[in-house]
Amino acid sequence: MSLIRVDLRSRVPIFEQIVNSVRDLAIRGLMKPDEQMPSVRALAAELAINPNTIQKAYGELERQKIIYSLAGRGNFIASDLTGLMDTHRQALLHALANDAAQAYRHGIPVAEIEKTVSEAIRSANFGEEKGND
Amino acid sequence: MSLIRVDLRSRVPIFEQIVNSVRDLAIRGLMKPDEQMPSVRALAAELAINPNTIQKAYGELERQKIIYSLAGRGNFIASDLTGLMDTHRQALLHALANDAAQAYRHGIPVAEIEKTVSEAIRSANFGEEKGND
DNA sequence: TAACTGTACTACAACAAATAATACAGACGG
DNA sequence: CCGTCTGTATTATTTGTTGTAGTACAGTTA
Repeated sequence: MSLIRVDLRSRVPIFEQIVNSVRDLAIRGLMKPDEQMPSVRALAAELAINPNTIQKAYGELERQKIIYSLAGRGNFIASDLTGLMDTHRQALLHALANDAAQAYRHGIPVAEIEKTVSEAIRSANFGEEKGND
Repeated sequence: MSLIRVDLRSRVPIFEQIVNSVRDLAIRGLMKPDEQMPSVRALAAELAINPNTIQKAYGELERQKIIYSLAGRGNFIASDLTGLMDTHRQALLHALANDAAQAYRHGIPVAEIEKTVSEAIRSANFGEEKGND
């Protein structure tokens, strides 16, 4: 059973949910480089959706170099995810800067902005305290 | 000419773009309480889209209490926007906390997170230095 | 050879968004 | 009162995207 999940009621297309889900799993290290993906037909059966939808998602993941495919063998997580990790790191910092700037422009005091950030970090710390490997 | 803009190529529905645009203008103070909105037909003509789409957007804005309508007179920005402002303030802080926590979990050092925030605030300062009223 | 794997293609169904065309009622100014 | 603006409501139609269905073909592996 794979970690990939979709919400049929969401207005985000299913194939895109799969793309986002796999990207997220790769970034979080829950799917390792060169690890084999579920086959198109197997994942389609598990999620109870059409194989073509999975194929579309895998095609997009390959285009984004998050997975690679070997004809007749299967699809695999990319061997080198450093580019993906760097992009994600940049995106995170960009979003953070954006939110901070917007909060400031909205008149929220700098002290409150900084307090929000430090408390969020403290909470994140508790959440990750244990349970790795 | 109104400040409301839409992007026909976006995958966000037009009526929703209008809702978001008006909400944003109200939050940023570019549309004042009790200010009259462009009429359904006038805005439809200006944006070159169907009046029904505008009507749908205005209906949703009224449902969200961002505007009110007077039969035969027109649509107007709500007199009291404090609820909207509070909600927005909360949403901003929530997004900020979320991004900070995610950055931390991703392994970005606390120092870098804090530096990103303070520099974003400094930049926002320059952008708002003058030009009010 | 059989049973997997990925890939490609066409046709069709389903749904949401947007359009089109009306119709009706309140407000306002002459 | 009349004409014209305003919002509101209704129904039908078109359009585009998403997803489904079915089929076919090629590479890999045992």
